[in-house]
Order: sequence, then C-alpha cells, then structure tokens
Amino acid sequence: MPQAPVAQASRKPSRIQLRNRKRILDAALEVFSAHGYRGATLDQIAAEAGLSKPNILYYFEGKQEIHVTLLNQLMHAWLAPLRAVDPDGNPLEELMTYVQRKLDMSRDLPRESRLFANEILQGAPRMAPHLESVLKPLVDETAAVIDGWIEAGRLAPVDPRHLLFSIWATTQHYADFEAQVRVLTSAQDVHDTAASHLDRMFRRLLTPDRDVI
Amino acid sequence: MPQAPVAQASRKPSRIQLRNRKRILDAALEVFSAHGYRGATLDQIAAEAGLSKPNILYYFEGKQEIHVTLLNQLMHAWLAPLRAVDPDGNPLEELMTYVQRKLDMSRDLPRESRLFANEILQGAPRMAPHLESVLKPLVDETAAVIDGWIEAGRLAPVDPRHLLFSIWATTQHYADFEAQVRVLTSAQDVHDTAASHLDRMFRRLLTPDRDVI
Amino acid sequence: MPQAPVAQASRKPSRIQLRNRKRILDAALEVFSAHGYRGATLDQIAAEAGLSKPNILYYFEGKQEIHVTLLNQLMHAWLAPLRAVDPDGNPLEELMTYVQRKLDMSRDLPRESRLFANEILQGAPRMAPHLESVLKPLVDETAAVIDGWIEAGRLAPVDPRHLLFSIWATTQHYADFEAQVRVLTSAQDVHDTAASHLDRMFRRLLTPDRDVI
Amino acid sequence: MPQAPVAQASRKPSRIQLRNRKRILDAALEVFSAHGYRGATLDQIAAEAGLSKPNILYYFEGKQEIHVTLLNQLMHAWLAPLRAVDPDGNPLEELMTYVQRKLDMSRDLPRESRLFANEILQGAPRMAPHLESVLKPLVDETAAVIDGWIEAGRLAPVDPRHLLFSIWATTQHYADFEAQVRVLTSAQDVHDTAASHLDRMFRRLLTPDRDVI
DNA sequence: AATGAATGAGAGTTCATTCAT
DNA sequence: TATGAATGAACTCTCATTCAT
Repeated sequence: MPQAPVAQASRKPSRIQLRNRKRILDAALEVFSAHGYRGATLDQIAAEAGLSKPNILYYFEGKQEIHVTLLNQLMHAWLAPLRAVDPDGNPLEELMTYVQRKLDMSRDLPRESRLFANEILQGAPRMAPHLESVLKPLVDETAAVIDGWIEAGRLAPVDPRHLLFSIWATTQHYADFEAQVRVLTSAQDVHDTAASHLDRMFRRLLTPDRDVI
Repeated sequence: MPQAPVAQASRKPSRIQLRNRKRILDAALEVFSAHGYRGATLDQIAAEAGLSKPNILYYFEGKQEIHVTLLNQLMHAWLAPLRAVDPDGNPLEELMTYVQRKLDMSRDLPRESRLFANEILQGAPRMAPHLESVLKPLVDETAAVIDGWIEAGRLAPVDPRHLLFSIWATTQHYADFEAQVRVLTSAQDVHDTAASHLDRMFRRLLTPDRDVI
Repeated sequence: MPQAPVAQASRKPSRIQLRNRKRILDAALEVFSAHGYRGATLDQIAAEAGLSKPNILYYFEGKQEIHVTLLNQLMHAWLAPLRAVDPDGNPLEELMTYVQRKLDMSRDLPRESRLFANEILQGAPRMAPHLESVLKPLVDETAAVIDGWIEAGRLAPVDPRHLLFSIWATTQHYADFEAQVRVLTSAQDVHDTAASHLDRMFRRLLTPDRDVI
Repeated sequence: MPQAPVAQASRKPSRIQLRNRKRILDAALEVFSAHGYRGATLDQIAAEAGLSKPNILYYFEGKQEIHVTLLNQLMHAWLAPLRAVDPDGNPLEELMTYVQRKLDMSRDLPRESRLFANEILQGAPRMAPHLESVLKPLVDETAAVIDGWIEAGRLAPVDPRHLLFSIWATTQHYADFEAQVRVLTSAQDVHDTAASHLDRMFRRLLTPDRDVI
C-alpha cells in the first residue's frame, strides 16, 4: 500500500514534487520517443532525469503510467493548433495557418511527434481511449466547420477528414521520418522549402475555383 | 560455430529450408511490424511461425539477422512503384499512377509499411546503410526526371523531393496510422475516398497552369 | 545501462558491497577452480555465495568480469613468495625458502593454484596480458639475481628460468594434480614428505661443488 | 534402441568405421585439450573431423563417451615410458632415460598432456576408476623397483612416489603451461635447455654419494 | 523524499541429443 | 552409413519492480 503522491493525487503537490515529475516526464519523452515503449528502460529514464530508479517509481506507479501520463499530457499541446482554427475566420487562411503551425511543431517538438507516431503505429494500445474521447470529438467538430465552409463556397470541395490526414501526414513526416529526410536532402533549409511546398499544395487544393462560382 | 544452413548460406537451400525461412520471415513481419524491433520477441515469432524457438535460430543467426533480412528483402518490393515511374511517359499520369500504387500498397501491405516506419522512426539504426546506397540514388534519379518534366513545362513547378515526401507521407499514413484513421472514419470505403482525395490534391498540385504555356 | 555499483566503481563501496563482492569472489574461486571457466555456471556461483543470480550481476558486469577480477586479484598473493626472494640474502637459503613457501601455498591455497592452472592450460585467453606485464618483468629480475649468484660462485650453475619452472611445477603439482596424488599415496603426511623430498632435490641441484670453489 | 556399432561392439568394425572413429578421436583430442571438456562442443569436433554431428553420435553414444574413450585409449601410450623402465637395467640410466622420454612426450604429444591435465585438475571425474585400476598398480610396482635399487645402494635414497611426481610435474610442465613458458622464454631451444636442466637436476638427486658407500 | 540492495520473470542464445529419412 | 531438421534443457544477461532503510 504505497503512501506516496501517486496515491494521494488529490493532495497539493510540493514544489519538489512538481519539479521532479516534470524532470521525469521530460526524460521519459526523450527516451520513449527515441526507442519506443519497449525499447526504453527505466534506467535510461532515471539517468536522463538525474534521479534514482526507485525514486522514479515513487512519483509514478510504473513504466506504463509514465508513458500514459506523458501521452495524455502532451495531447493537449499537440491538438492546440487544431483548436485554434477559427470557424469565423477566413477559411483558406485558417487552414493554411494550421498547416504552418503543424509544420512548425514538427520542427520544434519532434520528440512529441515521434512519441505519438510510435504509439499509433503499434495500434495505440495505451492511447486508444483518448483518441475516442478527445481526438474524435474535436475532429468531428472541425470537419463540420470545414463542411460548412465548403457548402458556403468559400473552400473547394474536399473530404474534411482526408484533408486533416493529409495535413498531419505531410507535416509530421518531417519529424517522424527525419532519419530518412536527412539522408535524402542535402539542403540546410528543409523547413523553409517544406513550408513553401506545403503552402502551395494545400492552397491549390483548397482554393475554390473562381469561374465555377 | 553454428550447425547448419546459417553457416552454409551459399549452398542451395532445400525445399524445407525455403518453406521455413519464408514462414519465419512472414511471422517476423507480423510481429515486428506490430511491436517494433525491441517489442517483438522470438517466442512470439516462433509461435506465429509454428516452429520452436531454437528452430528459428537454426535458420537465422539471431533476432537481428531476421530483422535485417526482412528489411532488405522488402526494400525491393517497397520501391518497385517508384522504379516503375517512366521518364518517357506522360508526366502527370506517371505521377498520379505512382500515388495510386503507393496507396494500394498501404492497403495491401500495411505490415511492410509499419515495419519501415518503425525502423525510420527510431533513427534507422539497422537500415541506414540501405537508405544511402539504395534509396538515395533512386530518389536522386527520380528527382532529375521530375525536374526535367518541369523545365519542359509539362508539370507545374514543384520541389521533387518534397513532392515525394508528401506522396509517401499521405499514402503510408493510411497504413502507419491505421489505428487513428479507424477511430476517426466511420465509412467503410476509406481507401476509395482517400484515393479520390489524393488524386485531386496531387493533380491540382502538379497540373501546369494553362495560361503559363 | 547498469544500475549500480558496477557503474560507479569509483565510489567508495559500502559495507554490504564489500561483503557481497568478497562472498561472490570466494564462491567463484571455488567453482571456477573446480570446473574451469566454461564449466562453471552463474547458478553454481550464486548458490555457493548464497545470493540470487541477478544479484550476482548487480555486483559484477558478467561472468567474465568475475573471472578476470579473481585472476588479477589473486595474482598479487600468488607472486608474493617470489617477490620475497632477497637478492642480498644467502642464495641457497633464499631459494630453498622459496620452494617451501610455494609448497605451503599449494597446501593452503589449492583453489588458487588450480584456477591459474586452468587458465594457463587453455592458453591463458583471459590472463595473457598480465603474464606479459606483471609476471615477465618479475621473472626477468629474479633470473638476473640468480645469474649474479651463480657468477659469484654462491650457487651451482643452473638456468634460472628452468629452475623456476621446476620449482613451480613440482610444488603446484600437489595442488593441481591432487586427485592423482591422492590415489597414489596412502600416507597422511604427503605435505611433509614432499617438503623433505623437494628440499633434498633442489638443495642438491643448487649447492655449489666444493672443489670448484 | 540404437542398432549402431556402439551397441554391437563385438562385431568386427569395417574399414570405414575404424577410419571414422580414428578421425573423431583425433578431432576430439584437439578440441578437448584446447578447451576442456565443458568448453568443447560437438560442433567443433564434428567440424574438425569433417563429419556431421549426428554421424559423430553414430559412432559414439555421446560427448562423454568420446571423452572417456579418448582418455582410456591414450592412457596406454601415456604410460609406455614408465612401463619401459627395466628393473634389470642400470638404475640411474633407466630413470634418466625415463625423464628424457617424458620430456620428449611433452614436446611431441602436448595435446595428450593437456587432456590429462585438464581431467586431473577437475578432480578426475571421468578417469578416477582408471587411475585406481591402471595407474596405481603400475606406480606401486615401479616404486618397489626403485626402493630395491636404493636398498642395493645403486641409487641415492629418495621417496619413489615423490620422485615420480617431480618427474611428471617438471616434464609435463612444458606442455601444460606452454602459454606461460612461451611468454617467459625468448630462446627457441626451450626443449634442449630443459633437457639438460632436468638431466642435471635428476642426476644430482639420484646419483648415490660415492664416499658414503 | 530518496536510494542501495535484491529479485522474479523473461529475453536471446547455445548445445547435446533425437527424429526422420 | 549418413545427415538435414528439430528440440528440451540450460546458460548468460536484462529489466520492471519491490524491499528495507
């Protein structure tokens, strides 16, 4: 019967507790994203966090809990750009901004991208519930917005979900497949050329045909 | 000092050897693609193949050799559609055909897609050499062909490598992120709607502007 | 990435660590000397030490490290009698004392003797460096001393290295070939009769001829 | 229920059988003497013999039987020099000849020497019976002969068994501890210098004092 | 709040031996 | 006679987790 913060989650955590949980999660992000769930070891995480292994387990019930906590915690930041899409804004610009934000996140948060990719790739065994409860409603909502824009003729007709898939796939590719991208591109400005490429691609896709209207 | 086919790899393999090696590789594909390299165990592979664990090691020197053999062996089939792009064909149709073939492969060979994704995601520790020696030359060659088409005005201007990244990302997404796609799409005809979506997207991107000509 | 004293070998070891490392090395000496390196198992060592097998590996990185540690650690004690030979002492008595000390060691430290014999017998795969760097210089030095004594006429002429080989061989024989000695000698005082036999043999060999002087 | 030569040991073995048994035993000698019983593998022996592993087991019931057969078979040759000591010959020369023959055997049959050393070193688990039944009587007999010589004043007084131990130890040392001898001696004529050293040593030991008589 | 010590449950791998032909 | 194929048992080593302080 552990008498640790794990069990008394309701108690207000101390300064040290907060700092250490943050340290652990940051170390875990580093390790999990680089080696996958099974490939990561508590020893690596402990070393990366500068804490002892039992101390890690003082803050989290186990390896799995660290992983799940990490996934759930990052989910919020991960979906922020999608939540920022404004139904009342200019449809094309809202979506193009979304593309750029997602691409920026691939550059700035590649570990998070790879963490999610690893999880989904293996069938989302630890994150399936969250996909249903958090992601799905958000996607449904956004799809409705996009459908509305299309019906209003402000956007070329497109399947909203496949559009989202394409945006996610193309932007996250630069983080998830970085090892491959690095081999195939000699240029240093991958991010910038990718940005203009994706801007062109999605702009062409989404811009409604003037003459049709 | 091993005791069998492993050591005499040059000798012509018997019927049983061929059958069992195939069984093992098929089982390994199933297990590695689902759990990643570290997450997969020889026990799982043995069970999946219907062989005993030591018998697996009678045919392969170890877990790693199975994995590398699998990667190298699949590389060929995996790149076939790209090799099939005909420099003398109609540029737009060649590329659109390539997109569809890649999408078909995501549906027909999802395990292969996930196997590669797993490997790249973790930095391609066991496949980096092949990326350099096999993939890079092929991509360089294809990029030159596409650049030629663009210069001839037969294709809208586009960065060839980013184009390829986008094609790979969007098509493989349906295999690699299947767990997510399944949650977010209720329709049964995901493949068909994806096909028409990607066809529209890349056709719009690649079709040269009439007035420019 | 190990998790403990193994990794922080430089830190000062705790009481428990010292005790358990000693236990393990003692158990390992027992098992390695009786069965050889390959014939010994961690299970045997663990049982002999009264520790669990993983706990053995908490203190040593692996079977090989235990063996090497043991060899290096014993080397010092093993060579002590040779180091104790005093260049300024009476030549004959110095050497006869050395013989008796070596014989005593065979009786008192038979496991150590067999451990070294096992290692040398198989080509010294794990101890060759130490033979070169530790044993050879010491032997060279001692040989020079003996040569000096001979030149001074204080010792009968003899090849110093072959003399050492003979001393080592005859004294260690009682430990290394104990199983055979036991079968062939019924007497209980093997050590004492051996002592007087070897004393006579080496004294006759080394005593300079009176008429020569 | 094997129906192989193993079971029908009484049947007269064919030409091929004899040749293969010889091959196997020779290969086994090579491997066992180099790596010890546990360190040797049937695979190594099979490779060395140029036969398949199951074929090895067609001729011998198992690893242990090969080892025991080898030991017993070599015992005869190994003891030949001792049997050749002639009770009616000149005592000193008989024994000095024995010393030289044993030293020659160390040079010519080092593998046999190491095989026996390995076995005795580990307590003679597989050869103990033979020591009792074959070696002991021979040694008892020889000891009686030597004692007779001493009583007749034809040999300096010496414990016959310790004498034999010393002869065995010093001569076999050059085979059993070859790895160490090689490190410590730079000369190429180790055998010759050893021969004269041992000749001097044992001659001094055994020559009866003239003035005493 | 923290950690050195310890371990059960596997992991990959080796090897003497057996099976089937 | 001979050997490819197969395996049970055992081996070294790893790792998430627990114990004791």
